Amino acid sequence: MEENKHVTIYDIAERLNLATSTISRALKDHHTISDKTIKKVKKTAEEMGFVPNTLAAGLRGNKTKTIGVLIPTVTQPFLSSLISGIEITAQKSDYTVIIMQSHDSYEEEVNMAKSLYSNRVSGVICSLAMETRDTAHFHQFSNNNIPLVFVDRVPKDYNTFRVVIDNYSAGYKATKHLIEQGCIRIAHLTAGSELGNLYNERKRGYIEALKDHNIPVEEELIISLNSVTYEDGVKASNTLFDLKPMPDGLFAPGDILAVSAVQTAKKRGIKVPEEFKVIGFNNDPISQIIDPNLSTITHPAEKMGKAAAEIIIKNLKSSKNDDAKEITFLNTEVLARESSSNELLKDI
Amino acid sequence: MEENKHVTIYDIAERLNLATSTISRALKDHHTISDKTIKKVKKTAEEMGFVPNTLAAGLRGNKTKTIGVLIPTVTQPFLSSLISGIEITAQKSDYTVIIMQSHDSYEEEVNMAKSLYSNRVSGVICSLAMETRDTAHFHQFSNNNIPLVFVDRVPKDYNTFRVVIDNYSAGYKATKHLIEQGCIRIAHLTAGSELGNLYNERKRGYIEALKDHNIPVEEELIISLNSVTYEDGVKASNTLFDLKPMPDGLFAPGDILAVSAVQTAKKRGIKVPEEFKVIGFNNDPISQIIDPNLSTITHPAEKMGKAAAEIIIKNLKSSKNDDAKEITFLNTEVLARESSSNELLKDI
DNA sequence: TATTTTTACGCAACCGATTGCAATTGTTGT
DNA sequence: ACAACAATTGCAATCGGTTGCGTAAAAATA
Repeated sequence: MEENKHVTIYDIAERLNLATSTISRALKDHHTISDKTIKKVKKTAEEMGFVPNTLAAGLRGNKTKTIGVLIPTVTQPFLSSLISGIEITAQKSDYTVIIMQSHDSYEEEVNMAKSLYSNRVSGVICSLAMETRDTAHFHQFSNNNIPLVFVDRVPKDYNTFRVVIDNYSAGYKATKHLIEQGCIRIAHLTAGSELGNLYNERKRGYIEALKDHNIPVEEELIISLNSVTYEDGVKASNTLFDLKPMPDGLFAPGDILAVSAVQTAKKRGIKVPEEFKVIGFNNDPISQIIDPNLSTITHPAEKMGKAAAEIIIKNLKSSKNDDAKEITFLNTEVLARESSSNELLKDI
Repeated sequence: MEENKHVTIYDIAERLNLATSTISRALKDHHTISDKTIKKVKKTAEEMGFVPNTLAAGLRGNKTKTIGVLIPTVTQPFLSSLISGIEITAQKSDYTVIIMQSHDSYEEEVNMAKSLYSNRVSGVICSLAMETRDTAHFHQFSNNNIPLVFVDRVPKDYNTFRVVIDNYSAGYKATKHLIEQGCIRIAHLTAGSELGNLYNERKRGYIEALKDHNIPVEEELIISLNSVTYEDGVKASNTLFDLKPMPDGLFAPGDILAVSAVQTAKKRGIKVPEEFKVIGFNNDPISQIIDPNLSTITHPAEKMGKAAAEIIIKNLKSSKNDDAKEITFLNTEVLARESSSNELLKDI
């Protein structure tokens, strides 16, 4: 048992007095191999503890049954759910998933893209880093017919598959919900990003909703953040609460920000939702834990992951170089919970 | 640009009228190659868009500079921080990390272990699935001299590297903290798991702390959960709150459980920490967001990840088959926050 | 029984980088 | 000018499956 060398098909071939080609075929139920031989080979392989060397197979066939996932981080609930969805689908078709984190750094994204290519992944699913401004590092995939799917934070000028939600309409829905709950002075947080324009889209929805309901768009109510963090959220919230008159609602394009606003409000003695209603985005786990429960917009992370993986696998099967790189839009919904409710007012 | 074939060292060799061996050596600054040639080769490689084929190198050298990480899920804050630590260290030494999730299923763990082996990872870092009762599927690594490091949820009878915290002493510290805050009837939640004995250890610390302070250990205050989820936490909390006399403190071996207890208490009008003090475990992000802030035990996830990766890399470098598989213990601390404070009592 | 068709399996090249050893060129000493 | 040696580069095998093509044996058909 000590210092075993890997068992190869050569070892099996020798033991059974067969050619390696026969072993190889038998192991994958090739039709030209007799059932008797297949059984014999499989049994012996099992006995000898044979484990196929993926590298050899991948090198020869130039395909690895591996999906590379390149995302900013695995710690965000949305992204870990995305991974979950990818994995579930991948596993069904016997694909391996390899995950790399760009940490929202352009440089790292470039390196990891090269690394994925170097590892000859069969397909790539990517959500862009915040920093990323150009996408040249993805050409290596496109040029070599390796299916590439962008998810959520996607470039708008790249001819490849995309799986997204309609951020504009989600922003519109969120804002409209607040209006319907009686808000007339609704604030909004946003963040700048050229390529992943999802915050801009949400903001566009926010503005349109206001306009459609004849509510003036006030610049002081729209705060642009450097980073979507709890700390920046607190800062922005305080700025908002210092305004007079104070806003009576907030559409935060992320639950972390929404939570920071709720907490800040509480600290300042501002009652949520009575004096200040909040709706977030993503339906992160925390939205159900915080008090009051956070109204939010669903973001179908797992579904998006599944969809992206399915696109890759389907594309790999048909292997026809379709030029039709469709964009998949998934649905979002308003999840009305306590933080935006006007029911409480009646009770009191 | 259409339908490029991968550029190989053969292409470079042909272009420069050199042998592939020269190219290969030049690309990694081999001392037998002249500076002039090295420069020329690197320049041409760059121009031609050469990306080394990891598969070929891995196949030939039977090593891949890849660390396989096999964990229950990426969605738990502790585990995603662990990954983060692993990646930071791995990247410094130019290792690639491939992550697989067992979803706490034994069967999946077995499959993914095989998959990692099949991919010829250079080393493996694993935190066991809840379900796992035997570790035979890790022999393939041990037998083939592939460094294996268990982290956090580790088997106790496996001669390999382990990176853990001292769960016993952490449990002791947590309980002692509550006692010092004035609690005299401290409840505890726990979960069963044969291999990953960390909950048992924490419980052992809890019991010892009580004994050392002459507090009777009451069975009704110790609730064993099937799963460490918010829902099960709520159920258990309600059971505890129905007791008379009610416990005045809780040591929950996880922040999710602690949060569920806090929320349940609030719902029932029980004041935290005045009537009921809580300390959790892990220092998850939510512990700082919930109101009142949650006292907890730090769990140095990122450090553990770094330590584990360092062990792998160091071991791979020296490549001497040390039989000394040390266990690394990392430190934990009590993080006293609002949920266990007795300061508030004085204020009121 | 002779011939065609199936069935089952073997041969050998191939994927791309690595590396021990041989070969070539250049340099130094006498 | 020539041996001795160092500096460079080339040759060819190797890692372990995969696959097109060829062939022998068994079965079907004439």
